[in-house]
Amino acid sequence: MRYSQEHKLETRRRILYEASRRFRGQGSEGFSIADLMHDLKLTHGGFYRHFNSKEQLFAEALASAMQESHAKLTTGSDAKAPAAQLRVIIERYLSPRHWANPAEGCPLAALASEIPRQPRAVRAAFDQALKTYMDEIERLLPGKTRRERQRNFFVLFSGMAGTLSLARAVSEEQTRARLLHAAKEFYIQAFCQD
Amino acid sequence: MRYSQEHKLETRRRILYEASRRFRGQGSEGFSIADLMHDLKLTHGGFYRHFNSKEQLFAEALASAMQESHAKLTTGSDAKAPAAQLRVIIERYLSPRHWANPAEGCPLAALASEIPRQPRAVRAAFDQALKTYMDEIERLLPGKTRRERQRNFFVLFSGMAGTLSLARAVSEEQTRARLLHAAKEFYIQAFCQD
DNA sequence: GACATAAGATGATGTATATCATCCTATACA
DNA sequence: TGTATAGGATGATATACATCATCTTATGTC
Repeated sequence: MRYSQEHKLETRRRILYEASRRFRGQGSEGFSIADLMHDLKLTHGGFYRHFNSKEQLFAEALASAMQESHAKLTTGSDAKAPAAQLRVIIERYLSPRHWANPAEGCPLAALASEIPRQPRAVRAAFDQALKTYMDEIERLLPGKTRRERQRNFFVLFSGMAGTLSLARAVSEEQTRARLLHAAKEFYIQAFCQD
Repeated sequence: MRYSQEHKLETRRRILYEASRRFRGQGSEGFSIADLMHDLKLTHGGFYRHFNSKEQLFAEALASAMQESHAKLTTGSDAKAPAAQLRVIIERYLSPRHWANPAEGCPLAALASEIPRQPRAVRAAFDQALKTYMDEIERLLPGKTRRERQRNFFVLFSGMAGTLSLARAVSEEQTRARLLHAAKEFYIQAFCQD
């Protein structure tokens, strides 16, 4: 092997990282492979040494974005009680900061309505990533049985993703602020009480 | 004027109607003007007698889809009490039928994550349509002041849109059913009690 | 019934973009 | 130190698509 394995893996990682931000920021068709590679000081042709297609890239980027988002929401609050940890998650999710940075945020909010139209492979990757995500967060939610906590997970996360999406769709500053604030209060009230 | 006014308006209406379904079903870039016109037994060139650009078409189609969706959710339950009407809305919104037919359903669920990336004109049209939509439904929500009801409207509708989006993104049948069911129960419980 | 006019058709233009075949060259290894 | 090899570069191909200029033709008006 010429160029160390290391080097190739690093390049691959850089492509994936940049792609995962761009997909979230610009949608699944918002940029070209050439654009992406150019920003990494590489050329479009080299891309196919690392990925078979843009579709495969999307699938991997989506999964990686889910992981990244999960990490961002949970870091630093490990010590607290579940309800308090969940509160931190809700506050971070519905923060102005998250609102303003789709490219670094939750892919659910950034891409949810595009995913149903993606090819099977992408959706399978999404399913898998969502499951992992849920398994790691579910324990923080109220509910006696696992099933019950999962139900709450679904309601909370699909709800927050919808709220963030809508808040980004609305141009009016006031409406956006009101929307985020209302949802934050509501979800904390509903899920952080026990 | 050759061809009656009537005739031209009717053609325009047909284009808009078909477009509004296609945008919801296939996304803002999922079809071409030529495709669209072809299905209407027209040719691509004629399109520009009716709309200045695809962007303008999207803006109008979005607004029209919001109206249509509002009508579908509210028809036939006028006589009931507000809480009962709202319950019907929630049940319809989170039904398997709505899940299975994005093209005829709520544009929020079908397009939310694409709208933030649209040009100003589209977003302005969306803002306006959302406001109208809210003004017509807000009165069914619990809350003493208008402001309070609007807050509830935001939480409920952004939440339901997120739920439906996610349910469509998930491929697994069971998960989808569980998701829709959990959310339905939750929102009825939360908003249809008083 | 002739004709002016506008809805709609046709064809062209320019641009964007995924993907592939092939070339170049830095470097791991002997 | 030479050489084979694979990561990356270059250029080509094919396709898709929005938009526009121009042509056709059906029809309202006289």
